[in-house]
Amino acid sequence: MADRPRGDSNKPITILHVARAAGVSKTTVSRYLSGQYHLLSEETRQKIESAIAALDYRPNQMARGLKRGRSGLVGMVVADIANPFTVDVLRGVEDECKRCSMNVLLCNTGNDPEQEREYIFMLQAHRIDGLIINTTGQNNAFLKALAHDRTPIVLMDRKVPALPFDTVCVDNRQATRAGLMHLLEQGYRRIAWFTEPVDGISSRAERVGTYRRVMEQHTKGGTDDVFVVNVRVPGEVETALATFLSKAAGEAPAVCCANAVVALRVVEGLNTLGVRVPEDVGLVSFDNPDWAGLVCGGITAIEQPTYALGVTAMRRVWARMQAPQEMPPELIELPARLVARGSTVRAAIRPESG
Amino acid sequence: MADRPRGDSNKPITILHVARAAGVSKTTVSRYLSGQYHLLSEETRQKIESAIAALDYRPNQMARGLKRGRSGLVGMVVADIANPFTVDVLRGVEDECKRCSMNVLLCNTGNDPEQEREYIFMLQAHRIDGLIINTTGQNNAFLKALAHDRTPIVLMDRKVPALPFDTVCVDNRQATRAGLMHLLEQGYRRIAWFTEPVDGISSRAERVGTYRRVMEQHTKGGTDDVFVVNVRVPGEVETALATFLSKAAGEAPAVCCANAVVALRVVEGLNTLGVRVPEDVGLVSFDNPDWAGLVCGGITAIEQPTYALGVTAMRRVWARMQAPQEMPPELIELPARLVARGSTVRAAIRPESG
DNA sequence: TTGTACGCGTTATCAG
DNA sequence: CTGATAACGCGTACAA
Repeated sequence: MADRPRGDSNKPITILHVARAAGVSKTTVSRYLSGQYHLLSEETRQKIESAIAALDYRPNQMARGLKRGRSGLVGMVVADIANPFTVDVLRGVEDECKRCSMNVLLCNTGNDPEQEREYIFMLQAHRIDGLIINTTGQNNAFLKALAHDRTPIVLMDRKVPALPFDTVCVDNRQATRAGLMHLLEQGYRRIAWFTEPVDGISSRAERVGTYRRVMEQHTKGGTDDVFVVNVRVPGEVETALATFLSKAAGEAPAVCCANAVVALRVVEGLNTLGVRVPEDVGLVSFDNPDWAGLVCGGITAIEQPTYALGVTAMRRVWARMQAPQEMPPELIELPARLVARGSTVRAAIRPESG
Repeated sequence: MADRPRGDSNKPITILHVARAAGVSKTTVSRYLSGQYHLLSEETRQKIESAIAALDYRPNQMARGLKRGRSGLVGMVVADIANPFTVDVLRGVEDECKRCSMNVLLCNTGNDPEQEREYIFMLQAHRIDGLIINTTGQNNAFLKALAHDRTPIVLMDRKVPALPFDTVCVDNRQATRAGLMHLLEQGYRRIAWFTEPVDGISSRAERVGTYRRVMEQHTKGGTDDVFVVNVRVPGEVETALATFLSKAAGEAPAVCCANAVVALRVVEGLNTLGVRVPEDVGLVSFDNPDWAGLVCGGITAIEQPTYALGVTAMRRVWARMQAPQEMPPELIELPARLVARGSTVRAAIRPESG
């Protein structure tokens, strides 16, 4: 790897310089760059190869993209990059992008529709070849316009019925049911659902909905212990927990958290209140963050196939890029996996309490 | 926001369509797009504005970039996106990018020099206007070549003396010293340093180095309890912990972790071994992950100014983009903040043990 | 197997 | 204030 093989002229190296250096035309070099080796003599190929190496030439993607009508860029618009769920999906997307020689343009909206709109605007300007989006659901017209340009769009984690796009997410009904059934099997009877405001976000809605349905089937009173909390307001989670626990005292209570962000606050709250897990209350959470094993004797987790979600979403984008013919939009729901840990081991505490 | 204001022709809208619709030349439209309003009559401005809105026109960044010689893209090459430290820095970079109307091209190398090289190659092809990199340090020639194209490069978190680039990182000496002095003040006497392999990574090296220096000054024996662990090998951390704790029994031991990834495993290991914090051992960690407050009575943390690192790095890139004249490369070290929590409260346990 | 010539969509230069 | 025209770097008919 020579340090600075090119001359000291500060002019960027173009395909023309390579052509001259190799003693061929730029067309020939272009063919080499596109991998059309069958159109080149071995000798020519060699000459071009060394010329490129000697000049340290990099094809200009902007020029390339302008001409070919493809940027090589995929937009990834996420609601909250601080959420480990998002990061894991992103890893999947990125790894899959490598295989297609694509790059990821990352946009974090913070769940703000206006931010989202601005980002979509910029991504359109960059002529992204595909978009994977965790949308607020407030910019459907923008998204439809993008799709009209034949840009493949995949909704991730959040469904929007109004949009005719591929959607990749976890099977929220199966996942939620798995967590709740586990709690019931462990002997917990009064189960609360802690969630952030639903706000039309499909994953949150589906989870609460399933919670209600399962609880209706499996408990007598049909109690509806849904607690909607704003995790950024200090004390809100504690208040909710206290309310629930006083109502549910003696009824074998458990808490189910709709995601890891909520779970973090719930564990904090339980610590603050001096409530023990699983002795005083059972605990299950969606997502399986790296710290889940460290607290409450290990939190029983409903683990989403995050990485696979990312890979799948990107594959979908890629597939549509290759095959522009009309494929009907597809809903892909991946199964979750229950990771049982100490936070739901009610049996183990029976001897002490009974 | 009309749904599809353009005609049904699938041709992309260009500046020419806008020009025609507004009854002006494309030059004039281009002026509007660049915000050179002082060169436009109010009437013309209005006409262009409505034409753009009516046609739902998006300027093509590839064409724009090709002509102007700037892509509007910043490369962000990170060693490990799964590390919350990285994510927080990224957030800072991205937020700062918004202010400059730039976008982030994200590349996760997994600490693999070859991956890094491939990514740098792709970024060069996209003609990124700047690069923020958490480098393995194995691709210096590539980076120098990029810099020769006058692309601003900022090293983040990891210094490379061989490279004449701006560098933004935490003040590792101050930070490490703060953590250790806190432990000493709390009465801990035998302090171990748990780190991932140094591997020429400056931040890791500076931290261990400072550890050695501080320990030399403040302890008699000059014991050198550095434990290098591979966090991906199960049991390695446990073994190291057991070794240390048996050697240090009765000497008021404490463990200091070089980052949150190590801390996670250390907490796991201590749980496995049945060692209590802070009763049996004190604990301090670099980084302040969201779960730090949940375990060991709260882990005392050496909090890095992650978000600020990202903002600062991007500002630096932007500054160099505006002012191409030679500025000498600068080293910017931001201070860390010690967040004292329960994991180092040795005083509180005195009454019980003494 | 190789080269010529044109256009992708935009901005810069220059002339009005 | 406005417009014609030439690039920017590359891919691709088409011709040789």
